Amino acid sequence: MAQSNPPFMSGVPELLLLRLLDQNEMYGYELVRSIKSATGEAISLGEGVIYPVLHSLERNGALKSRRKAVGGRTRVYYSLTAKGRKRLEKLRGDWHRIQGGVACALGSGGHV
Amino acid sequence: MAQSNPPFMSGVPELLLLRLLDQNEMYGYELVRSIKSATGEAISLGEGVIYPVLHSLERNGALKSRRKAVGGRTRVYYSLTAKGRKRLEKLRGDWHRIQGGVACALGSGGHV
DNA sequence: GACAAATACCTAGAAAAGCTAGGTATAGTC
DNA sequence: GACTATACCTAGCTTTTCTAGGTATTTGTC
Repeated sequence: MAQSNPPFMSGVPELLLLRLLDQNEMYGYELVRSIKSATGEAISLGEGVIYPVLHSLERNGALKSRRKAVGGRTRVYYSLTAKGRKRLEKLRGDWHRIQGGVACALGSGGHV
Repeated sequence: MAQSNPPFMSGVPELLLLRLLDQNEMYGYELVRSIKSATGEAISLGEGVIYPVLHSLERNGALKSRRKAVGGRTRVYYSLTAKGRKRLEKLRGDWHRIQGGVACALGSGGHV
């Protein structure tokens, strides 16, 4: 029952997380809502998407985390490592290339 | 050994094929080269990607094909059906939404 | 006090789709 | 005869997203 959301999403969760965490240290539950607002409500990712990506990025060394008790609740805050920033720059470049290529193909000779 | 190419490619082959075939009737081998030039060399898809997508789109009713002998060789030309045009419009919309969302997230508060 | 909702975390499993790496056959050129 | 370009095809791996669950604590309401 995967892929009920449209295509074009591969790599996007990872890119968005890295991008947001490059700006502010944040925790998972917060990121779920941040993604919605940061993308102008265009993209919405559930917790079931966020957490696994977060864990895999941390395993990979792109993120580091620290637990923090806030108001009796425990939150896990994530932030970028140097490796994560490098990864972000790579993904940003890939995104621009693909995005440019598609824009090029969609535009040319189009709705003439 | 998959995914040696970067992310952000999900749905892209289908979108590009539909887009190109909406402009001209074409055959597989031709499409491989057309994609490269139509995307300004930004995106390159091998025959192993193109043919399966072509077949699945035809099975799905988005494309129709006809065999044509040219210079002793047989080519399979594909063109869009009404369903294919509808599919193209849907994908185009999805693409714009995702692309807009990512652009929004990448841009805001960025390299200020 | 009981109850619901919001907060905050997590995992399992399925499904899809792209990519690499092969393979076949014909036409034309040296 | 050999090699390249043309033109088609399939198998199988891999990755990643998504849905659909589940747990526990805090807060607010009746």
